[in-house]
Amino acid sequence: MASRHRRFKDSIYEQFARVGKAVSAPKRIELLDLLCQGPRTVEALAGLAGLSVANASQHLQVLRAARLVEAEKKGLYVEYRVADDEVCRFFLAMRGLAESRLAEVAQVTRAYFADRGAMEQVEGDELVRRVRAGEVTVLDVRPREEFDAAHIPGAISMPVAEIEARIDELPKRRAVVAYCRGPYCVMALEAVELLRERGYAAQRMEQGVLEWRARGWRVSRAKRGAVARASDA
Amino acid sequence: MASRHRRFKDSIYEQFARVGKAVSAPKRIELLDLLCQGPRTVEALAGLAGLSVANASQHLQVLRAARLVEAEKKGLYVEYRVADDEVCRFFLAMRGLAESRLAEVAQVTRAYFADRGAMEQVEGDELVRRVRAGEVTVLDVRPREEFDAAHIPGAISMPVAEIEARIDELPKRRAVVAYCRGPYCVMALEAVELLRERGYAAQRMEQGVLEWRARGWRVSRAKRGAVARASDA
DNA sequence: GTCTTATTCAAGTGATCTGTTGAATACTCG
DNA sequence: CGAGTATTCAACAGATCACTTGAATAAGAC
Repeated sequence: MASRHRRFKDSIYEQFARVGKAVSAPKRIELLDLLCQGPRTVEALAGLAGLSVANASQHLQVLRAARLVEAEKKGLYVEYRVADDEVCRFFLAMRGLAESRLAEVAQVTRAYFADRGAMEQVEGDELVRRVRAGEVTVLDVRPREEFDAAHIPGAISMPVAEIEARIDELPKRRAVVAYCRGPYCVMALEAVELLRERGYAAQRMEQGVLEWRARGWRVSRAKRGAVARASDA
Repeated sequence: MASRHRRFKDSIYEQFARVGKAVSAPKRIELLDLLCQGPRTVEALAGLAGLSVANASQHLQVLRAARLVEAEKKGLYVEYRVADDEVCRFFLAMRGLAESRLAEVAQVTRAYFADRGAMEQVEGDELVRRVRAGEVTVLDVRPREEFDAAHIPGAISMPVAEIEARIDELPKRRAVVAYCRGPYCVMALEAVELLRERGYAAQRMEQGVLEWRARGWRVSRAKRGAVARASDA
């Protein structure tokens, strides 16, 4: 009867470990991070994470076996999405733990950002306040699908590749704040560089949509039709 | 230069995966769970988790390499402890995710508890209210070291093995609420069975110290001397 | 100094995991 | 129906992992 107790414990912790195993491979974490930005097809995810399609598919099936993501067949494509908001919160918790416990995270990040000449680190909270107050032009520089899935209210979708062509849409007199997927994403950095070259007062906001929502703030979504159109682009 | 970006991403996710890898083995999660109850020696942890000492030591070193736990040499023993409260919060987040996403958790638990004749499931919040209001006698039935490390304010330490001998310390007229390590621990169940046989109105509270603290409520700790005494018992 | 005890180390085994490759499946479109 | 495409499956190589065993280390006790 004591061994029955052991078996119970073993099966409980085995279940918990399903979640742990799912996030024990770097590439799966990357996929999960991407999926927290919005639903994606296998091919898109494979491209973004630098994986072969077959490999990405396998990783996604591991995540699905742990019920962290769901797959839905959409015509010729299979769209994967995070199974629940709680999964994103868990991802943030894990990332936060890694940030606070593993000095290597800050070290690697600082090294990379310094090499790119981006040592700014403005007072982040003041930036967020200005964004919330609507005092600045807010640019969402992620791919349009991700903007459609969720974006900061009032933000304009302008993927990095489009900035050059569409820069005239932005009033010169207003400061611009660009954001992307979060603190480890550099798309907003590129955007800021470009905007500054053109004479704009531009700054990068570290927070992405995920961090925004984690604070309990509302996000906007595109209309249904727009999402559908975006996902087969 | 694009590959430089890839290398940066890879090293960031590799860091995040250190945390994931640490919690990808069931036995390591069990050790982490135990450590969230309080500091322990290698031998004690090995015994509680059903591991050989050498194996437990190896798992603990993996957890330490991920900076989730810390080791401190105390004379002949090595005491392991959780490196930070954030680690406990992360453990709770992972457990919560497993509970909400994996039906197997509830299923396995229900099966085991039903077999033990414990299908009660009283209104948990009402029980917690009565505990907070001091309306009941609260019994901490975990090993004394864990009580010393942290316990619910007002609780009496009475490990399951001691209950028979010390049952007279409990006033018969007052209802008794027993708790242990949390929802998957059965020590409080055994205590409740024993107490009911002796004519007490006894109930099990699912929440343990960890869940109590997660709600932002205070816990009590034993004096320094008492902790030291307990850890070499 | 020698004995005892807690912990760690080192080496080995079987299992599991990641990523590759090429074929199979399932769906759309003409 | 047949062609084309996105995804999955199956089989494999190499690496890593969990656990065991027996020896080594380090501290306290006599």
